[in-house]
Amino acid sequence: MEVQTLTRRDRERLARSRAILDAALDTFAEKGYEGATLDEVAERAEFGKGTLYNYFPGGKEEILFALFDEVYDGVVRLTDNYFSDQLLGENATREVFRAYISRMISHFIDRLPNFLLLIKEAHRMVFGDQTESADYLFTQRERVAEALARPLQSAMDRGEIKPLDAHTVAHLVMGNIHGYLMFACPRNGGKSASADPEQGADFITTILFDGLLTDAQ
Amino acid sequence: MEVQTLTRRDRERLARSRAILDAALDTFAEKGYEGATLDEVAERAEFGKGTLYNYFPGGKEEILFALFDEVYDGVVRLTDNYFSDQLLGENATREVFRAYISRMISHFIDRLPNFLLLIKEAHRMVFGDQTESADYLFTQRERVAEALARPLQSAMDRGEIKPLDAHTVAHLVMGNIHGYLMFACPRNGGKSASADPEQGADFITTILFDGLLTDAQ
DNA sequence: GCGCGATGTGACCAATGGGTCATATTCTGA
DNA sequence: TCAGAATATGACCCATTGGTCACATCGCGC
Repeated sequence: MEVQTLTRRDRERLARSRAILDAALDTFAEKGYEGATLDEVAERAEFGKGTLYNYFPGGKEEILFALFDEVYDGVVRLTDNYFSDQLLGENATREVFRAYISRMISHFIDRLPNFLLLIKEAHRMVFGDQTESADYLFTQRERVAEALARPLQSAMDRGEIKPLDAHTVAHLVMGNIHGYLMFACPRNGGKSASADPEQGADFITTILFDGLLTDAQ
Repeated sequence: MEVQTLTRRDRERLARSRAILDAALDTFAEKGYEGATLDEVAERAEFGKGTLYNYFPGGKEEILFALFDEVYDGVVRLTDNYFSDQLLGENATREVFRAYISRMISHFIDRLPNFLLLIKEAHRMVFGDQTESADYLFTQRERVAEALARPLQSAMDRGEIKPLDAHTVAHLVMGNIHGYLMFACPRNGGKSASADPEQGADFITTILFDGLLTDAQ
């Protein structure tokens, strides 16, 4: 619109790269990384198979890791943005995190292929035998955990939540979001658009923040 | 030792079947289902590849589902046994569940391949495009959730924990156990025997039962 | 329009691995 | 000891698929 920082060629190249990644994300999410074929990715992207290698010389694996980058970046960005907007300490801690959880659930419901990629492939590769990939995914998971650990630590410092290890708590919170999504939108039978972010966030927050024990305990 | 209900042939056949399943479990857990080859399974079991088909005519897939059966049976059995031994209502609810969580963590630490099979393959197939497999795994997950939902419902009926949906809470608890294990024994770098069941159970119980909010809230 | 570099393409290649089967070996009962 | 059943085996088959490349096409500058 305003300043053209990219030539037309660069823009088109970017758009084609985008189309390939989108096609690959859908395919990998549906069939799994091993079950997906480059032929199908190429077909969905409306390119010949050879073209994929012009954009991703590393082939199937390079495409997969490019997708991981984007998916994790999205989660880290959402987390960072959310908590930098919140004036921590001014709003009720419980509500701040409840709304965060709701946003995360919405984020993945709107991007189910992202979620499926994490469930199907990332979790498998973290425990895979290729140390390189395992390290990469471990690092990405840590990035997310760190982004969430900061506001948690802050709340702990203010004495609003129990002084546990913020990093571990962050992993637990992320795990609960994933767990809720796995539970709430199971069967890709198609009709599972029913998961309600608010309801899920309420449920998780009630347990994680208030505890299962009755108040009268 | 006492009554021979099985002939020698049947016992030996069972033992060979066992050897094949053990070899397959290790291989699948390490390489993943798709990444594992029947040649390697056969080699680890010290059989020729053809022999596998004498015991599992359905081939690779039949072996995988036989493993799923065993893994899920183990978890359901542990859960049922544990809660049938506990005189619910006589012991402190919090401690009963804390000890259960500790047992589950121990169970999987002692059987890491079982855990890896669930993480790597079950989670992938629940969302897979083969409805048959997805249904099967969904049902197995429900069995576990049901076994845990019963004592939870019982505690709710006694007013000891909040009256939420027991089934959903059961899924959440299972998810937290899995989440802790994923966090606590990452990198199969070999040195990860450090996860402490008691510590993990304390951590999970503190958050799930007492809540993150400080008591003075 | 012309020429050349950039880009697209799909037939092709080679490796892989699940599954089969003819043959060899072992076990059982008489 | 022997016949026949049960079992073990691994060479073989072939469908699949990631990756390659010679060639076709396109588009931009002149």
